Amino acid sequence: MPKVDIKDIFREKEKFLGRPLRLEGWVRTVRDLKAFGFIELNDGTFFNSLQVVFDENLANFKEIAKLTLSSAIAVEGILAESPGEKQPFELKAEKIEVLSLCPTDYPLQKKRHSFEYLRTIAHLRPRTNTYAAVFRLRSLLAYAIHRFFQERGFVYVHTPIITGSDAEGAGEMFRVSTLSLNSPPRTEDGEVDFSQDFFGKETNLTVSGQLNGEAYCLAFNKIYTFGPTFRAENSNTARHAAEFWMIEPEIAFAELRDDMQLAEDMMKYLIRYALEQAPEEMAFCNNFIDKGLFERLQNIVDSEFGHVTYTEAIEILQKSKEEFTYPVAWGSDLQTEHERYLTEKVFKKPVFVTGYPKDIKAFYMRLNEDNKTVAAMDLLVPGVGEIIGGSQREERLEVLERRMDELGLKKEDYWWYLELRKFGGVKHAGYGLGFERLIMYLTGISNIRDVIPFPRTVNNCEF
RNA sequence: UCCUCGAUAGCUCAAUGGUGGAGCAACCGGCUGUUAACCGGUAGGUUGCAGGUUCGAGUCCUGCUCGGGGAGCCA
Repeated sequence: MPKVDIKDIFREKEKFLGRPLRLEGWVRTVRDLKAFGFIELNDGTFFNSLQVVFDENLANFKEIAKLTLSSAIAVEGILAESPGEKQPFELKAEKIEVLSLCPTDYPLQKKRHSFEYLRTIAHLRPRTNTYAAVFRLRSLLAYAIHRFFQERGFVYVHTPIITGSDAEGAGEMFRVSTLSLNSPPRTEDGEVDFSQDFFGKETNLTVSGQLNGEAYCLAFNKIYTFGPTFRAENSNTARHAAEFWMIEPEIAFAELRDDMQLAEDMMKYLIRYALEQAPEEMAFCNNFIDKGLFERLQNIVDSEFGHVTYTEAIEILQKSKEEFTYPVAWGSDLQTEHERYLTEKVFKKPVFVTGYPKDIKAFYMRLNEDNKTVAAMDLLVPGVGEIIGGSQREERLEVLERRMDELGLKKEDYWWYLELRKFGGVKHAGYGLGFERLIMYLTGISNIRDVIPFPRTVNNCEF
């Protein structure tokens, strides 16, 4: 008797109707009556479960009727059309073998659990509908990202996880060291002597692959990175994690508008891919997590993203009747409340904000003609906030060096980065997309801890 | 790190400073097409931890731990 994946039955039911099949999976629920009963069986291959019907003809009928949630069974029977309304077909069991009987103190029940509770059982939560949907989508979207860039001729670059660059400037870093924490070697003036450490210098986990990515961009023209990123910020919010995944494309012979066009094309591609490839999961998200999800996503696929300069955004905010907690003034960064107002109230769709003051942005962003702003862009989306941050890079060696001097950065630390400008440097641009924030946006999940299998946040590294 | 709210049965939540309850889950039974099945019954508790006030604390006070929401930082 052929063993079948439940996904294949749902996708090609004609092939299986009326035929004997063997299924192996876990019991999601049992409803038993006097002489027969129903089992919802999920084998993990598909979002939906398959209904198994069993009756007293089974030798072990009583045992089966008392099956507990998450017990594993093997069922042999005939696939038939179902008289019930909620499923198109069902398996009429002729034989059910119990592979693993689950104890009754199983923490998941046939009811809604809070996200907070499920986070405490991160090893079991992928068995729930919500997490089954979210994490299958996460897998599909990772694949879709590779497809999007590969179809366009981008080269996938594995930038290093361990970095010796101590000033990437994107936040607090996790130190990587093999020195003894209790008694590290010291230099003559009492400082820790990192020359005796594994790499002979201070090293950390990467906060961004961008600088390395630029080197490969200026060889391959179009590249992207996709890997884990680490930030040791003591930040406790629904959209920050200490370990997360980031996508960082970088394109040569390109300006900021090319960068934004790429970001917009990518976002639309990924949304379409999710809707086409995971219709059951997306429908579940739309029904149970975020009622307005489909409408919002469709609106994005169908429309152009908004564009506004930082200076215009400040004017819009200053003219608005909205009462903000923080003052709006040219020169200071936009607060979360300002960003939300722009994307949720003014534009009601994703919006690029460009041309930020140079003083609030990184040293490598290209200085504009006005000498006050840089060619930076942030993509803000409703509900999540900043999902992409990018810029055209400063390709003019003398301007870049001047900026580094102004900011007190040591040029010798960046010698190879500067050589990228010296040897065949050209206009180029790129951005960073937070993978988890993308998943949040596409599923409606509002906490980053619920889109990472085993999230790492401040004070939490369980599992 | 700051502000704010919270922690009571396995889960989700009630309980005026005065005998800690309900729904769901579990367990036992009933039910010939169920759909988070339904109906009846049984059992289930050091009220997050440590102190304090009080005749008496789940409830008030202090500290701590953990969690939610918001902020900063950012993707």
